[in-house]
Amino acid sequence: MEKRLPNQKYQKIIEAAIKVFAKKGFYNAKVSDVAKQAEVADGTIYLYFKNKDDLLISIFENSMDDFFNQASEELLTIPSPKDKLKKFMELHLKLVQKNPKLAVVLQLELRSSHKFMQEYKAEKFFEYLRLIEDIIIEGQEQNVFQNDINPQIAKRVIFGAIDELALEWVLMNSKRYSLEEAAEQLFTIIFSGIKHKEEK
Amino acid sequence: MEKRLPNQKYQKIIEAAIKVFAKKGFYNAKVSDVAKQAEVADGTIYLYFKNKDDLLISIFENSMDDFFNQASEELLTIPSPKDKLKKFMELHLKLVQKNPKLAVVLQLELRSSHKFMQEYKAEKFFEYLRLIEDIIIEGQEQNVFQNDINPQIAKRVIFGAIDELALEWVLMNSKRYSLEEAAEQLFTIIFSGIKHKEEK
Amino acid sequence: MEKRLPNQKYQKIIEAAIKVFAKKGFYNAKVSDVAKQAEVADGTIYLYFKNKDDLLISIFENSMDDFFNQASEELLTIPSPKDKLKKFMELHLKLVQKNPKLAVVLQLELRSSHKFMQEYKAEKFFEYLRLIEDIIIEGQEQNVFQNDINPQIAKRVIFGAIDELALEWVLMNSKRYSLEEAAEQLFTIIFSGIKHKEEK
Amino acid sequence: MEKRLPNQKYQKIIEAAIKVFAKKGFYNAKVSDVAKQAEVADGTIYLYFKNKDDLLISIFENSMDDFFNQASEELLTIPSPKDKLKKFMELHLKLVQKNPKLAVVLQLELRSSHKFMQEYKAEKFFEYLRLIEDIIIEGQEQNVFQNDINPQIAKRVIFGAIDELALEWVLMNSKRYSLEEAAEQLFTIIFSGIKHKEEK
DNA sequence: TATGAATGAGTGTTCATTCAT
DNA sequence: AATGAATGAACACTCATTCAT
Repeated sequence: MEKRLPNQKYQKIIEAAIKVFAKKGFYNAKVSDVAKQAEVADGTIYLYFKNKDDLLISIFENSMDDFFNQASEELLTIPSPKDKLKKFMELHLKLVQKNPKLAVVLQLELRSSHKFMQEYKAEKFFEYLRLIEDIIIEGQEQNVFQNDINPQIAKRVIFGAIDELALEWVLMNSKRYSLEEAAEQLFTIIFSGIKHKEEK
Repeated sequence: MEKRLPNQKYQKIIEAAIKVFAKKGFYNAKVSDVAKQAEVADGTIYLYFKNKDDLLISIFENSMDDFFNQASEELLTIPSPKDKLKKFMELHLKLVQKNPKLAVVLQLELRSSHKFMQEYKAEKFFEYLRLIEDIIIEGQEQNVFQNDINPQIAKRVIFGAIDELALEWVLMNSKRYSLEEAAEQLFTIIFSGIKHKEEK
Repeated sequence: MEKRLPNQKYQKIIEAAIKVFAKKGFYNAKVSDVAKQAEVADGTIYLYFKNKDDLLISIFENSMDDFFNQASEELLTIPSPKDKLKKFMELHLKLVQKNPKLAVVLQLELRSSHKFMQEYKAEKFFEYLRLIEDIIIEGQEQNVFQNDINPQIAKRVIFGAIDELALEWVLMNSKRYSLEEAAEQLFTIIFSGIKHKEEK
Repeated sequence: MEKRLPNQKYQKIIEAAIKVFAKKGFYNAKVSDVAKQAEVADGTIYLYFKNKDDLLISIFENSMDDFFNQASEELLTIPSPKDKLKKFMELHLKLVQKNPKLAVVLQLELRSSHKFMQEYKAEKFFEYLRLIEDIIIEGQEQNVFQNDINPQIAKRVIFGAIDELALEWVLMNSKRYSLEEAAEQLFTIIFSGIKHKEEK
């Protein structure tokens, strides 16, 4: 049951699961579908994952780890909270662009997995939110962001907005706008608001 | 199979389904759980709903209709797009406050129902989004909202933000902040942005 | 539960049941299908029949009664056993021609109804067979039929042959031959055999 | 789903199904009854058969194949059409004697399976009938059988007679006569008819 | 490690039957 | 008598998981 991460088959199964879950949905996907996609026997999956739920959780944890590794590195070098926030949005959306199927799984399937939302405490998700929170607090300390903004609420607003844009882009096959434009607009709205500049 | 809407049992089953789906999740809930909760026989459910999926879809359509009825009415009387937007946010969040279980079902269970997202075209959801879009466009025409904001993107940003706040509030049992505060903050962020007022 | 035979609805239901059972098969037909075909409510059927099985048994008994009534009358007037046998075959096949759906039900559905073959003793069916047996015995007594023919076996041979011809004719929509020709040939085979006349 | 014929479990399930269907009837038999009889798990049946109907169809096809194999071989060595016909009758009845439960299933259950009679074209059954037809035609060509006998009708007469005798023998537990006697009598009737030899 | 045949618990759905009206 | 909404027992079939090889 030990997850030897740098294992060929482990990765193959994870990738197969992302593909299958994205296509059919977690509950409608069969373990044997994943096995077939991964070109392994059904039983092999249970050598690497405790059960079907564990497969979903592992997808989440793996991808969050990847995101943290990349995000921490890239954000560290940026001094300005404003630029950091922008970068953060871009990072998330680029990831979605790079792996849309993963995005679908994380956004649609994971959330309705009650095992995930309730039993498993989703610590990694809170870590993710804390990244946003930290940027906001830093910005407030530097008088770049409004002080009467509640960072608890703001981080959810920002996360919700990114998440929804990503979901639409993925499901609509990005016909309406590019993710670059989305990131640009998103940042503008969150940073400056939608109010007209001359408005008193 | 015709859904006689003003039917006692139909409503009873819908309400039972919301409760059960919210608690156990759509896929983990048994039809017989819903029947027990509604105090009807298993078979009775199939007199009013085609199948388990139809139950979920009906919950969605019913609640969207309710929302539209209330929202259209309340928004009509408000002249200012700015106030309209604020009102819209409050309406959504108040609904969530009034029926948190429904909110859970709509946000978590419905989205992962592939039947819903793919086959059924979610027209009612797009109508919902159009409400936001119309407010934004109206605001831009009146020079209250920025003209370089893309309404397509903005409506998703706003919806995503509302949705996420609502979800957190429901799942966290509203320990951190009131929905009134959330609505206030949300509007501020979207309207004025998070940037510090003195910032050049 | 009393079967008031000369009842309008009773007959309507019987006829509807024949139609529906012939089309869908007894086990695949729903009581509600029969009700719809008979233009009565589902529950009404249970005012005239104990249950679904009883409906099938009643079809059988009714039609056998009809056959007996007609057969006894027509056969009585015929003195020659040879002519009687021929007449008997014609009577059966004509009935099939007149009501093919009934024939299908009696031949296909009834037989696999274990309730019918085992619990209910099919007395009426044995009566039917006895009609044939009586003709054979009478023929043997008059030295018209061979004496070393076992009437027990012969009656089954004759019944089986009639039955099979009838079934083919009904299922094949009588494309190959007329029932008149079938009756003619059947009688020839049974009476004279298939052997060549000159054969020693 | 491929039927690996020489498979232990496949055969075990087929035999169990024959036993169970013969006893309870196809529609009243549960798949789990068959599983229990076959000493396998319910699900195992679905590894070898598409569904319950397929089980019935497979019983039919298997047994017809067996019959053809045996019949072709035995009939080939017989030169006289008369003897061939006699042999054919004996073969059929011996098979019934050897496996009465199978006979019950094929005669009672299969026929009322509408799937079988309508969708599935029962090709194997027509092949069976053709065996009889060929014997008759051959007999006519050799002036052993009457030429004015219609082979289409005669084959049905013969099949119906054999079938009915077999069914009675199986259901009555052969109290009245042996199958050997039945075969003898049947052949006599079909070949020579029941008419008295001296009859003019 | 890897396999995949076998398992059997679990459930959506059907439909004969009932009974209040 | 007639209705048809309601019932709930029954069952075919699925599929996550196991384990002998």
